[in-house]
Amino acid sequence: MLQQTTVAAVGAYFQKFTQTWPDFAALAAADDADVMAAWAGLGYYARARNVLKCARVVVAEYEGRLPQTEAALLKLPGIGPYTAAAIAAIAFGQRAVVVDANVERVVSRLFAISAPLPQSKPLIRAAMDSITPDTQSGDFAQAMMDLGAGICSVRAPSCPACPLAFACDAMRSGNPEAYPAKTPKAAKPQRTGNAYWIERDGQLWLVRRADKGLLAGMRALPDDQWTARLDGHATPPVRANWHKLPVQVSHVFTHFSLLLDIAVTAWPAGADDPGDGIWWPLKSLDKAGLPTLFRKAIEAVLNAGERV
DNA sequence: AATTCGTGGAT
DNA sequence: TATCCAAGAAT
Repeated sequence: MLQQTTVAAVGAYFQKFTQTWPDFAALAAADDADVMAAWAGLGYYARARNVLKCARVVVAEYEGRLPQTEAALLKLPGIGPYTAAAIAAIAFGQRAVVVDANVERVVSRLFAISAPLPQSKPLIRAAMDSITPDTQSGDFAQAMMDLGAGICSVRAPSCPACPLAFACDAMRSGNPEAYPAKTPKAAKPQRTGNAYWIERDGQLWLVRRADKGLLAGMRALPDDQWTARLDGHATPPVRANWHKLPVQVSHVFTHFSLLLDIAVTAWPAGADDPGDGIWWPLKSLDKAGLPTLFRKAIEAVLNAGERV
């Protein structure tokens, strides 16, 4: 959960998740849809699929316990260089070089590494390796991460309070905020698309998104095939008496922004279902496990008042 | 190697 | 309001 996500954002999700599935065996036996729903709102949903896959591998191949070497951890789904090193060092007491975004910032300042990220990653890792102790490397890693989170902050670092100030080349340079340099990122394109509200007898028609791509595997409103690269084609998923609402939902993803229009229709009782999906009671939409974009869309529709 | 993956908080 | 950023990984 903590991959590219702040501790504050994770807290409540972690509590509920580990309470529902306290160990690998419990998680491995879970329904995929329940795990995805438990992740709804947290983002980067591939992580939910990966942790589920990981639990199943651990149960099937490792008798329900994580392997204890960094190399074996690295082979598991969703466990990359950072997570493998963190588990090996913190959970299993082995020496490992842990590099997260905090460490990248602290180390690039400590050594005044001027090459921009991400090209400087190997340099930073080598520098972290050179100062990682042979014992308690997990404690050292957590100290470095906390230093980055609380003292060596992105903007306005608290150098006078920093225990590493005596050795910090970036502070000595007078402008620690200049580190780490980063290659500029591309501008976000603005996309438009449509979502479709199909209502019948106090229920809303929800679909499941494709297994790959944006919001993969998540429950969702039907859409008009908008993507990060292309606007939606504005064609409803089924023939119906569509009614376009005078509301628009804006949402920002990592690499594009979306303006979403919403059309609503009342589905006749007795008619065939509008494709592949599920009727979900309006009263319990909060339990549907919808990503934030669709929670926003639903709120907009409900606030729009009369709709059918 | 460069892209593609969410979301909410801070500034 | 616009931008940056976070206990990164997979493809």
